[in-house]
Amino acid sequence: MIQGSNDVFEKVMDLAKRRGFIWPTSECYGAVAGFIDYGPLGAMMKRRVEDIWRDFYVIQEGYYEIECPTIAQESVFIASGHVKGFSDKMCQCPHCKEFLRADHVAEAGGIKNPSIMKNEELAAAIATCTCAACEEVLGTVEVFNFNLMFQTTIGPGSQRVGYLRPETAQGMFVDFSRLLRFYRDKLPFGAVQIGKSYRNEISPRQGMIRLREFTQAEAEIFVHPNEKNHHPSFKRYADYTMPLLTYIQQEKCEDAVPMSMQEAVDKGVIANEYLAYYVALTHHLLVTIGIKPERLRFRQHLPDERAHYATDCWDAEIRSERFGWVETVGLADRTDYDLNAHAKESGTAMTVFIQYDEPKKVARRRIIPNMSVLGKQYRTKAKAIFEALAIATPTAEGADVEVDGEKFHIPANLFEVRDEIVDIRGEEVVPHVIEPSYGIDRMCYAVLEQAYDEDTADGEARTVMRFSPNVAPIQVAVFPLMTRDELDTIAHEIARSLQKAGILAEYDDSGAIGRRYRRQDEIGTPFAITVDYDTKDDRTVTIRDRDSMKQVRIAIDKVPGTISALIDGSLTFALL
RNA sequence: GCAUCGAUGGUCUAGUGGUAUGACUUAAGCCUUCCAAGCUUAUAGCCCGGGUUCAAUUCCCGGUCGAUGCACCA
Repeated sequence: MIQGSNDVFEKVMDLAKRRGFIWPTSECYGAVAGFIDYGPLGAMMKRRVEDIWRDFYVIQEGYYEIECPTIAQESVFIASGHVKGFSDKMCQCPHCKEFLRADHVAEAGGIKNPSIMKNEELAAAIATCTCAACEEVLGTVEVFNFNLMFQTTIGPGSQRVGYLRPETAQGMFVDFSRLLRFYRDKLPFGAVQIGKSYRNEISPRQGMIRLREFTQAEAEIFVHPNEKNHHPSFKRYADYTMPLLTYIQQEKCEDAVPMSMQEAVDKGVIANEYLAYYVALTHHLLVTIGIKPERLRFRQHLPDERAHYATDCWDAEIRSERFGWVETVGLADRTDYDLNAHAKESGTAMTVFIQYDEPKKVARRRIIPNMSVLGKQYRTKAKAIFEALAIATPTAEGADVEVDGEKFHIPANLFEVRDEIVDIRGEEVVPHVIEPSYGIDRMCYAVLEQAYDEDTADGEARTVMRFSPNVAPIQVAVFPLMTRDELDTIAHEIARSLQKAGILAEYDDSGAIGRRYRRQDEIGTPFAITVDYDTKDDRTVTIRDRDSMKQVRIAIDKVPGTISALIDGSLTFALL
């Protein structure tokens, strides 16, 4: 079992570096904090995690993947609120040179509502406050905005500002109208995106947990606001049970309690069926990539922790040896906030026309003014009066309207009042958005950390990455027992047949067989095929299980099919 | 970003004001009939920049990265 669990992080990262999972970026020039390279095995493993994610969201849920640029023009992030809201007001202590959050300094100094102050006001207000680091009175300081978005310009000599996206989500929102057409104007529908996002973190630490460039897998699911409690497949996860840590429990410092999704929705613990469905699906997905259920919990955001637009938000947290509970997936009900914001900023409607079952008969009163008279009489003000008249409540004598503070009486003979019954066939609805947002790098870290194990084999320590077979970078190794007597030729043929079946198989004939097994154990290859002298007689080989180190003989022509089944989980080694 | 500590082949390490020790790994060969065996050989290293010095991997200053603490983490 794991010994000295305090330094599992170091052991895992050491192994990851040595064996080609994770490398510091551009190491020959000195690495840069907050950026990492995935080596050959890491990139393969990450790809497998992403492909499992695709299976869940694209194939099973039917939400197609799109791909938007990682750079977007400023308007996108003005609308999303990132230009304004994604920055911190900061100042530098003139005594100890420490950078401080200006609003935190103000709050500590008893100044109220620092967040609504302008920078100059805030600077003046905190002049009498003390620095949290050196405890000197600050005095004259400058307050500046530090935006967490990387900024760039688009085109040569251009003033046109662009930003590297801080989340992939906005791409799905700005494509809303196209997506709606693609899905033939019907709710619900969803779009997903797996890609890089960028945040210029002030001080990234913790290896691959907090990165400046990271991979997100996000789904934006557009739902009718009245239908959030009716997920069509909710039954599938209704009895799915997992530990939920509500904000109430957090305030009382209680532990997470197991609860089924049905119960969570019925008791109002999770806001609606849609959110609960994706909470369960997320749990399912994380367990599928090899996260241990006992290391998983779902934590509800505290009311003051929630983004201002989200009505409910849950984080999937994975317990790490080094970092404690790490937020790995965020599940939010973003309501109609984003679509409204982009509709307003872009001037494009972002609504769905929902047809009623039966057209509604609605009595409507129209006021039709006699413009030929009104126009001559009121000249430049005529248009404004016309607009005011349309919503006025006329009496038998006429209508009183107010334009720019000036009152006008319009006699009844200058307009006609028409009462009509019209058919209303439906209405424009701004969909709500349910957003599961996955941090792929954090998932990869959790997979690495939880796979790491040390055990003893024949009295010798063995390091083994116990990856779930579906995320292991190399899926099977093929060894000839000896490099002679045609054993190597047969082994090469087997490796080739596996590769033709789409399986990543690695052939190895160097050194003693035991060394080769150990080498594959350390990179988490779940199975190994060995060609021995019996193979020449009966066309069978041994298949060895990484975790138990047990071996079973199977016929050569069954190798690709058996390995495939073992990898996709439809067969387990114990059943061989 | 501030403070403290650290950085020697891929990994772990010895050591030094005159270019560096050992082990493991890796590669080639021999040997070997299933879990890091053995033998031979080979490859490979003093984080970067500046200063002091005849000479710096070593001493000094600055930087980068990493660990820890503080601050930060929409």
